[in-house]
Amino acid sequence: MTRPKRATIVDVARMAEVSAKTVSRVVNNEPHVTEAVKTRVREAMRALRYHPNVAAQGLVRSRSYLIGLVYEKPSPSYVVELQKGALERLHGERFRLVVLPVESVTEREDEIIALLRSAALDAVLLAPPASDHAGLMKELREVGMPFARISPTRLLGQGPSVAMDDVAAAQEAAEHLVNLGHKRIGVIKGDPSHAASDARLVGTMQALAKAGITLHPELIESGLFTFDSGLAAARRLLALDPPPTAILAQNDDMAAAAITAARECGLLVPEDLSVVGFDDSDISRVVWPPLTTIRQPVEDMAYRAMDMLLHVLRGEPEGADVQLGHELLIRRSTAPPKAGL
Amino acid sequence: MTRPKRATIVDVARMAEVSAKTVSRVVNNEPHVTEAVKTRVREAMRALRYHPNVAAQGLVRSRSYLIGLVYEKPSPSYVVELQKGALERLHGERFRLVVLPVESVTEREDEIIALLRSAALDAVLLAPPASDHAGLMKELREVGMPFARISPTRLLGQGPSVAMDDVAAAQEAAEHLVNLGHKRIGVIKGDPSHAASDARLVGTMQALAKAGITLHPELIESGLFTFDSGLAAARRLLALDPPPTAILAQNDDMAAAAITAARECGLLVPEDLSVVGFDDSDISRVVWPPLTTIRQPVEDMAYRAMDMLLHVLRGEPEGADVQLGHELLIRRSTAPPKAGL
DNA sequence: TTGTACGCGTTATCAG
DNA sequence: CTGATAACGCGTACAA
Repeated sequence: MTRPKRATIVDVARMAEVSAKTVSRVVNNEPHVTEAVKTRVREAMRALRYHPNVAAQGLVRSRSYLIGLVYEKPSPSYVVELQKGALERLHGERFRLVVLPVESVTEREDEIIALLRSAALDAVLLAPPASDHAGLMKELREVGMPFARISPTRLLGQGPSVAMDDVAAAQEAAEHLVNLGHKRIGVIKGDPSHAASDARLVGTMQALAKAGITLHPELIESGLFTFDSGLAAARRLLALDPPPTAILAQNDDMAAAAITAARECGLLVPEDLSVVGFDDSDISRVVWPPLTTIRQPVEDMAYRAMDMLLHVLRGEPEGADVQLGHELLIRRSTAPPKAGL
Repeated sequence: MTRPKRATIVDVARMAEVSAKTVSRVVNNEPHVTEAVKTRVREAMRALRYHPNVAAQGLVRSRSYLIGLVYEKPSPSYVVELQKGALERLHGERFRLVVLPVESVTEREDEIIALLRSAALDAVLLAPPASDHAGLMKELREVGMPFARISPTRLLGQGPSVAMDDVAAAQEAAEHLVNLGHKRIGVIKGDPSHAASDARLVGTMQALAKAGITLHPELIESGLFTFDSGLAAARRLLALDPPPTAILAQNDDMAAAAITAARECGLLVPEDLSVVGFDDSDISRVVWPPLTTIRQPVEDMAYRAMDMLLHVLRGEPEGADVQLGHELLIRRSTAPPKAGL
């Protein structure tokens, strides 16, 4: 347990025969240092395996060099992509990423704020549905903690954000089904607390309306973005008379569940039932048949959002909100409806 | 951008009309403070929304209150469970979790060490395969950074660890197939750099040997724990003449791939081919048919490992290594082989 | 039971 | 271009 004490800036200064401040200048790439001195200092740093003490830096600069990532237990692949993108941008920076999954953003805003304050974060990245939570953002502004929003769907302009166009994406997915000839299309909505659920429904309805198809309320079922909730919703849809010839699920987990539900009813996918997902998560390639789905560039979004956050932390002006493109991936879970229907 | 300056311990002291040291005592629950004073201080803290400055605390105590989690891009569900368990244990503690996915532990030990040092971690949790990396552990000991190991398979006793019995688990899975009547069983190994791959192979061979079955080398294929690698491996196995009647994949992602490969060959699962996975990840319930698999208590393991780490950080003696139980979950991907074979 | 002086490692300020 | 000195917010050692 003899924790070997780390070399400090003073040790380096002594070895390089300069003052501590000069070492500090070298460490922070400040100007006004001779090349000769610079190299001497650098050698001493290497010899002593010197690493600046982040706590001390943080103390004087009142920075923790910690950035939080707030999200709410969505699917594992979503979380991992989120983290990947955020970390990718952080590579080479001094900041570290602290993960902060919360049970429910609504669980008590002030508790979350207390969490953020006690964690001494410099800034936070807000993933849905936290990114749509007005109260949370208000509190963050009050305590002066910068944030960036990933996939917000409402209250735009309340902070830098990166998103995709959920309405357009859902519209595209629905059009794909319409073009295949489907007329009776079931929808499995996502978690109502995620505003994306509504946006996607709107897009779907727009596409159907444009094709002159009315979406009966009975064809709209609600899920929670989980496999199990999707399974229940799909069963209800398939019990209708007549059942839909296609189901548009608002994420891949629920779409996978729809396939399972179809199998329970003895229906073949895509022959008897077409299924469309959303997200292009791992699951979409693992199920059979592989899902037609919308690719949502989660990793890119997290990367860009983190980038915006770093800009803000450097005191640079906030850039404009960013919208990233989506993509309809047509795989094998969709086909024209059977002739007779 | 007017970052409101946070209240300090001095502000609280002034308001409560005591010295800063007394406030410090209250904050840290030290003895020798009157109840009356205590409550007065607590009120002041609340009024000022005081939170101790972690950087300052860390500076004097030479602690960062940061714990790292090192892992190497395994399946998303594994990562998420790992994080969940670790965070669960951290709930209510002052420590925060910093995620540190690395490309490859072997990529250069010293780079990883540099990463850990510059991140100023108090301790690290090592997930496989980092948990089996002798060089890394040696370096960690040298710089005096405590660590705990999750699922190590060799070099036991080199540091506190939590594991399951991979050999026994694989044995159990293989016995299940043997009991169903399978004699020609294919194996898809995991990433060779994960020692668990070998352990699981050993268990499999032991079970087969006990049943008097020899495992021909052609029946052993290697994958990388990913769906795609599993797909390639399964295709090779199914191209054998005769093909195996069962496939034992060393994780669920590869097992799911085996199901897909079977479908490509026009084989039904489990009628024509039984498939067993490993991990009980989300995927196992999402594919069709749901996978017979081994439940690996990843979340519990992470929880326990974090617990051990906290003990070490408190200076308490290291507890004994922990071994957690596994469980064979029989679902619908396994059945007796067809009579004719 | 409570308070005072000092130091943790770093950077900002301002002199040299 | 370089260095001395004073903070940053808190805990430790020692007094009172």
